[in-house]
Amino acid sequence: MAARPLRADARRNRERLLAVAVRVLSQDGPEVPLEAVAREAGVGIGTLYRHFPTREALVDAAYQGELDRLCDCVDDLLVTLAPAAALRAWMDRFFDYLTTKRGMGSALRALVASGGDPFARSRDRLTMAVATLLRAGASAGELRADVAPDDVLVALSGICLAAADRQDRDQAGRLLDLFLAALRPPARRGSPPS
Amino acid sequence: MAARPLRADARRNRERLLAVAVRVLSQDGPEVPLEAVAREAGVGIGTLYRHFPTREALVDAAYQGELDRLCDCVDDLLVTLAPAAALRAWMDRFFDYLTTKRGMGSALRALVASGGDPFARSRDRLTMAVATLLRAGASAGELRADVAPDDVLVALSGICLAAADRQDRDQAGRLLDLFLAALRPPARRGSPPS
DNA sequence: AAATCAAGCGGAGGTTCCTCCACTTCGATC
DNA sequence: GATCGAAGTGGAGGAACCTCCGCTTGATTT
Repeated sequence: MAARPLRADARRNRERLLAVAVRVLSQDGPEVPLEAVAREAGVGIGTLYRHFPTREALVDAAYQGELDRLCDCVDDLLVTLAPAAALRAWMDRFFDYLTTKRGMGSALRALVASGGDPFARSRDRLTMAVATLLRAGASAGELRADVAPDDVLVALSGICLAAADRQDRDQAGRLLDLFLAALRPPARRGSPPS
Repeated sequence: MAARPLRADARRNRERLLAVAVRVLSQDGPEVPLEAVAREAGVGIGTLYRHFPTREALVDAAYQGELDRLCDCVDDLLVTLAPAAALRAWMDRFFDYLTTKRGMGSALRALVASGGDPFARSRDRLTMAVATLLRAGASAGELRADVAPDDVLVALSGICLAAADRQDRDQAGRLLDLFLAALRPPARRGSPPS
C-alpha cells in the first residue's frame, strides 16, 4: 500500500517542482509550458512527467493546500449558519476557488471524473465535505436525505465549471441557487419557515 | 450582416473538409489530428484553419445536422408528453447526443461558454429549444416560470459534461432527475394531487 | 570503502498544434 | 480574351506535448 519512500534526490526534485509550479501557476496562468516549470526547477522534462504524469496531477498537487482549506471550512460554516445556508456558502467558496486558481479548472474536471488513482485523496476529501453538509441538512430537515454526496459533487462541479467558462458571476450565483433548490426536500404540505 | 458569399473554390474546399470531418470524426474519435482531415480532404492545413479556426468550430459544423434534429424534436416531445416529462426526456436526448458524438464534448463546452461569433447559431437554437420547453411547463404550472432558458442550458450542459466524463449512465439519470426537481415550482401550500 | 543495482534522471525525437505570409487562382471589368 | 485586385491557398516553421531508453547516482550489502 504505502509505496516505498522516494529516494532522497527524487524527493528533493519533487519538492522543487512543486514549489516552482505553485509560483509559476499563479504568476503566468494555467497554460505555462511544463517545459518551463521543469527548466526553472532545474530538472529534465522527463523527471517532471515521472512525478506528475499529467498537467492535472501537477496542478492538483500544487493546490492541495488550498483544497484542504476549502474542505476544512465546512465545520466553521456549519457553526455559523443553518445547514442549507452553509451548503450554499460552501458552493460559493467552491466556485471562487475554481475561478481564482484558474489552473484548477481542468484539474478539477479530471479529479471529479476519475474514480481513479492519482486524485483519490483530493476526491475523497471533497466528497466528505459535501457529505458532512448534506448530513447536517438532512438532520435539520432542510435538505433531502436521499441524494448521494458523490452525485452532488459531480453536478456541482459541472455547474461551476460551466459557469466559470461563462465568466458571469451573477449567473453563477443564480445557478447555484437553482441547484440548491433541487436539494430541498420535495414539497409536502404546508412549508412554514421564515 | 450576410458576409459576401464565398468564392466557388473556397466553398468547394469547405464542403470537402466538412464531409471528411464527419466521416473521420465518427470513425477515429474526436482526437483525430486536424492535419489528417486536411490531408484527406486534399487541402493544406492552413485552409482548414481558415475555414474552422478551432477544432471546436469544425466539430460543431460537422454535427450541425444532428444538433438541429435535437432541437427540432422538442415539438414532438411536447405533443406526446406533459411538459415536465418532455423536458426530462429532452435532457436525456441531450445527454445521449453528447456521449454518442464523442467529439462534441469540447465543442459543446465552447459553444455554451462563448456568447460569441462562431457558435451563435447553434447556441441560439439550443436556447430556443430550452425556452420552448420551459414555457410549456410554466403554462401548465409544472415548472417554475422564473428561470432563464440560458441559465438552464448552462447548468444542463455542465451537468451533462461532468456526468459524461464519469461514464456512468445511471448517475447521469439521477443528476438529471435532480436538476429537474430544481425547476419545479417551489412548494406552496397543498402540493399537487395525483 | 568497494561493489552492486534498482531507482531515478534527462533530453532527443516523434507528433500535433497553429500562425504567418509569399504565392496562386478566381471572377469582375474592360 | 487579357488584365488585375481581392480572395483564397498551402506548407514551412516555431512551440508545446509526451514517450522512451541509455546513463547516472543513492542506498545497501559485504
